[in-house]
Amino acid sequence: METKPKVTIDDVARKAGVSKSTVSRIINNVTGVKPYTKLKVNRVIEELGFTPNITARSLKTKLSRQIALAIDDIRNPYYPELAWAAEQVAKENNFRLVLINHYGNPSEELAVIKEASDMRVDGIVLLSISHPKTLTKVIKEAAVPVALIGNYPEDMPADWVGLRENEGYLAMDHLIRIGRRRIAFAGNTTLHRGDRYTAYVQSLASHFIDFNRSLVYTGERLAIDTGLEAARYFYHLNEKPDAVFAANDLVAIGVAQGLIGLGLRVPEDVAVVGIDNIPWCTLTTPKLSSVSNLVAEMGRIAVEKLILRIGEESKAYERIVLEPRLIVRESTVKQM
Amino acid sequence: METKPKVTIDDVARKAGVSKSTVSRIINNVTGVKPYTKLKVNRVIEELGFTPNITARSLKTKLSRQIALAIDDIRNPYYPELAWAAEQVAKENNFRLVLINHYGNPSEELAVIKEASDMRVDGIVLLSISHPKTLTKVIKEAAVPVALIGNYPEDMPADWVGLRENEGYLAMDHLIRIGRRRIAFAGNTTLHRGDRYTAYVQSLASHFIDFNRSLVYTGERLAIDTGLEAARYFYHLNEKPDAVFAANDLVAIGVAQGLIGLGLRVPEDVAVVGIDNIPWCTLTTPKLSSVSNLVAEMGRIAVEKLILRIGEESKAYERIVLEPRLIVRESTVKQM
DNA sequence: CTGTTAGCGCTTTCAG
DNA sequence: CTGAAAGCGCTAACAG
Repeated sequence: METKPKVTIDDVARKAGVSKSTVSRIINNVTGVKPYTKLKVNRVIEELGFTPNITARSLKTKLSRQIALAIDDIRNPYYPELAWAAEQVAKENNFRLVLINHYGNPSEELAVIKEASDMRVDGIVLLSISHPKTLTKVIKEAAVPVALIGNYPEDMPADWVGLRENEGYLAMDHLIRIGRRRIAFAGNTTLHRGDRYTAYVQSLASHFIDFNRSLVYTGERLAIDTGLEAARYFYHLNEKPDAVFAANDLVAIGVAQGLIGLGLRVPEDVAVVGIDNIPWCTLTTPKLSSVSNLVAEMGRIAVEKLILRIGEESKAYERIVLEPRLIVRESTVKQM
Repeated sequence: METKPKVTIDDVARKAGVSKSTVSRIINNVTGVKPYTKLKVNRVIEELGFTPNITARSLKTKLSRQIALAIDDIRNPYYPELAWAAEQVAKENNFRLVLINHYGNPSEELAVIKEASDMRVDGIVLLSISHPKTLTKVIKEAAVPVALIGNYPEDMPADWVGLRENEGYLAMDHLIRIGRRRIAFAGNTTLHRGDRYTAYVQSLASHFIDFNRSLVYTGERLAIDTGLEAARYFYHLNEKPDAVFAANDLVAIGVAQGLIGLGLRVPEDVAVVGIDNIPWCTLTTPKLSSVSNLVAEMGRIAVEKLILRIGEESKAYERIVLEPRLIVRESTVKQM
């Protein structure tokens, strides 16, 4: 590649008739430069199209103004949102984002942290799948600070931002509060997200609503067709539910669309709520009520904390536990 | 941040009793080092946990082994797949991927290209939305090579990989070939992807099948509920279609699920095909036949071309036009 | 307010 | 086969 002959700080200095220190001061906004000199140099910079060589600067300052975002797989549906938010904050603070997929491979993940030692990135935002113990060790050995996304032990040597796991209760509370009593569950009762089912059962109990086995529809995958099947199932019950709590949005969308297809009205006849607040929630008719897991928020906060830590010296690690947020849309409450 | 005292090439040299040139030769696999020396030095490297400072190396070699992926918005559904593929190839070649969203903002996009001049990245993979003329100018001024994804003019000063726009014909050919004649269209007839509707009309014509206005269902958004509505519409026709060509996969999924909900069999009664081959195609029952737009393939190729160009000196620019690929699954052909 | 000077950690001729 | 020395482009004392 016939690289354009790069213009350096020396070129600018020479042409402007000053020393390179002066130029350096100007491009770094160091106070105490005579306005006239500044003007003169800036003109030359403009003229020559000079832009500082960040690599050289990094070598000196030991800061690359790059941070890594290490996640298991960007194709995972939540991550684009997260990556986006992270990049926003990074950009606002003049940092760049390097994307690293570690594929849920612990050794790969740990390698990523070590790699950072070679001074390419100033910090790492990590969604870890490693054992906290191993992770702790590697973080301690790392040359740069790490900010974690997810729920971790209290004593992690890193800032982290996680999420309280009460999404299910939020969704159920909402349905009960709007007066529904025959609330059905659609989804998986055993998956690692089975705690959503637990939330279903416990919410009923704490509101003295009888649990009714026939109102539970279990599907394998938490996808749209499971929701559609659930809708068909609920529709043919003698006593139809007046609300459905779906284990995630995909199922909820299937349920809502399925019920509508069968002639019921949502939310009038049946209210439907999902969990995750995926972008599609606003693309369906009616728009889906859901519980946001604040993935963008977590990305944003993690980067903010990381950048703070890169800047300042040591201070106590922060753990931030976000509260999932219920977002009421048309599938549970008729909008005016 | 109390950075661990970094061990440098000098530390290794001193401890191993050799010069740093020798260490440099060893870590760069330069031939002509006495095996014994090599062994000795490698042991010290291991012992000290030395890893070369890439920033310093970059300053010298003028290569950062980083490439930028500049897209408009990672949250766009195709990009994660693309970003993933790009990162794969990058990693295989020992490059890192820096993610940059330019938000379909031409000036931002062009700024990205210029920024690369500051030597942080060795090349850029770009999904451009700028005018080819402006783009050409900026690319020519850029200090690093650019590889483009999408369809561009022949005379672009960059390698590019695009896609032939015959997805619609592929889908229609398939339906006709499996013997369907009452083929319906579901989607948008005017959108910028309206050429899919054109493909529908022209395919019918070239196979001497009469066009039937009542077999066209037009919805605003290319989303699932449009498909569900279309299904209801088709279901209530006196003469139902025996196949549906949907403008994209979301609509196709809606159509298929809707028809099944109404009691029809897919593909026996109605074959359904979509376009885009989104991951969900394999998550529905039946699995959806679709036309892949090879987004991962494009990401892969773009990075490959870019890396080749970073390595070698000038050579003729390549334009690669990929053929969309029909992927037959259960929604059009009954699987054994 | 500005210039001189000494590196940051590495690669790379050029000698030996 | 190995070492000495120069320098990539920049920043940051330290003098003046």
